[in-house]
Amino acid sequence: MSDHEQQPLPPTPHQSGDALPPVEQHAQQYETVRNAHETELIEDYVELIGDLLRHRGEARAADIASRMSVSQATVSKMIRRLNELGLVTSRPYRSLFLTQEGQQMAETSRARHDIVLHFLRALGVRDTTARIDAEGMEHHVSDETLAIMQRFTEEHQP
Amino acid sequence: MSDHEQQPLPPTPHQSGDALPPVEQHAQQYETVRNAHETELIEDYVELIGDLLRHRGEARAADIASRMSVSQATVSKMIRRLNELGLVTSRPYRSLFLTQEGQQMAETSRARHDIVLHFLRALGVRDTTARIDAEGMEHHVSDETLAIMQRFTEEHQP
DNA sequence: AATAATTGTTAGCCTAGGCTAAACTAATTG
DNA sequence: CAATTAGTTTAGCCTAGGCTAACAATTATT
Ligand SMILES: [Mn+2]
Ligand SMILES: [Mn+2]
Ligand SMILES: [Mn+2]
Ligand SMILES: [Mn+2]
Repeated sequence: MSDHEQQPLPPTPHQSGDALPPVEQHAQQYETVRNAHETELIEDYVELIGDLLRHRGEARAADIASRMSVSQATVSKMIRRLNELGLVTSRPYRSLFLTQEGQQMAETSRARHDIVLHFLRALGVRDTTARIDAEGMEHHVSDETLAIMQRFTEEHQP
Repeated sequence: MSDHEQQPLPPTPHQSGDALPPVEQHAQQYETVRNAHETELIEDYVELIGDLLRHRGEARAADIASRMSVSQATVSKMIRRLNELGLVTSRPYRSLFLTQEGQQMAETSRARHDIVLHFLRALGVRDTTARIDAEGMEHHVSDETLAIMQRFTEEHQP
């Protein structure tokens, strides 16, 4: 074996732009992301159900499965959860419906999603790409940033 | 029981801006997000280890735990995974190091993270908020959007 | 009406990513 | 140098979110 083991180097000073944030602030970043991940999928389901109801008049589990590209078993399990959370009502072989709370969440999520999508398009991102990016980004955009995005979009294409 | 059950309504025409995308495209959106989620945490770890090495000269498990606000057990388990993936080398009670592949990933992730962060600041988002949003957004920004963000930042603050 | 196709549910399996508690190792300090 | 403190690992538990396979119920076709 070699005699000289890998040694910690003296810190290279500001080779990249920013310094490390203070520990508490840094921790806050990751915590916020973890919290977003907890509600992300729920929001996507509720939002999609709302969209299907609005555009198609009904929201079937099979539609969700194909539009999300997951198995029907996965959707079935998730619907049970949404039910327990009081967000949807469902009966077998019937369309899903949103509860009051579910409708509220659907509207909020849809509004947020749209702001991010329209912002990306206003920035000059192609539609297909903008849709893909918005689907993930929407869950990680603060209200502050959202407001700025909205203003930007209004100013850059009326 | 009531006689009139909840009925699917005729689709309200374009009450919100956009129509539903075609099924395959829609599915692609969610698939891309799921894929991003698979690598997200790995990237955050590797990036953080790189940052700690660069700024502090060493990266200890305990630092990661406090900066990420997770338990040391969680970090220990993740380090084993990073090891198996060939991204880090570690010996008990010694600093972590990145393999070649790990360094590559750290640089790529850091560059992407910085572009998103600087873009948000250039947009007018406050620093603390920008850092929180960037931590989540970075994993959901396509190369196309990333390039546009970078250009925007260069043009809006030299 | 019988059969076929579609739709939905359930059971059981898997991985990722958290946690606590307990044990062990290393470093610090009285 | 002994004792305490700090760092690390392991074991075991949990939930979320995927999957397949088998079965059940509804709807569509002939
Ligand atoms: Mn959405
Ligand atoms: Mn989404
Ligand atoms: Mn990052
Ligand atoms: Mn991140």
